[in-house]
Amino acid sequence: MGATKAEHFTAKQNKIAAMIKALGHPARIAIIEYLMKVNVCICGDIVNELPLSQATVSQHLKELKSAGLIKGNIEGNAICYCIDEKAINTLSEYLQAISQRITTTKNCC
Amino acid sequence: MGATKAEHFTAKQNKIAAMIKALGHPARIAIIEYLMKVNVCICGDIVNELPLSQATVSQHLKELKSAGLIKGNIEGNAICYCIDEKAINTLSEYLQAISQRITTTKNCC
DNA sequence: AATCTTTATCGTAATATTGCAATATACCGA
DNA sequence: TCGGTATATTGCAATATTACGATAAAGATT
Repeated sequence: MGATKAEHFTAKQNKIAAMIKALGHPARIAIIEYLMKVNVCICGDIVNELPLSQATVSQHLKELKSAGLIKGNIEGNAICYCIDEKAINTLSEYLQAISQRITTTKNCC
Repeated sequence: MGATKAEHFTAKQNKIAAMIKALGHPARIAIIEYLMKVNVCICGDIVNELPLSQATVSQHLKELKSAGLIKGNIEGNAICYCIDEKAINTLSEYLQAISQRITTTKNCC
């Protein structure tokens, strides 16, 4: 035991959970917020922005990328990262749907 | 090593990351979706809805609760769970803010 | 009181994540 | 070509998560 029993859930549930999980770490939140703040694709200086080693940052970027939350374009020597608009929209809409549904018909608690 | 270096990030980043992390598991997504679907506070049958043992479900509920995503009221013998509207709204608004910001001024990629 | 039902907790095994130093890879400019 | 810069990968230790059986706790029912 110990591994998540993904086979018991729907593909959509697993997909959404994977995207959300990728966001669920302060370092990765900080990366996303930085990319949002600078508002352009950023080549290079993400490592300098974070209080973590280069290896660790690289790993976090890899996770964000494999979850589809960011994109990385090779730009000569450096790599240019930016937020994947579509992915963030998917998450945003998912949460909005829940939010709206519970707001319109709350019953107790 | 191994533990998240929470002290290097802002309180807000840690808080948001914790809430998002709590959602980042298919079982917990399934719990939230079920609570949303039935649209009322549910006493009792969450365990029967999930393909996991009672102990495991109880643990997932505990995590959702300690992250503030759900509320649980003791109702005699059983416990009545429902989604915490405020928490979901917080997450929803957080993602919407990112979404809007990157949509209005995308530059490359 | 004895038992049933519902939920929580403990203990434990399996697995995953986090973080970093060291190293590798790959493009760049001199 | 050689060194410099940027990023990725590997290997490892520390820690966290996931899952479940067993058991506990507490109200409900008989």
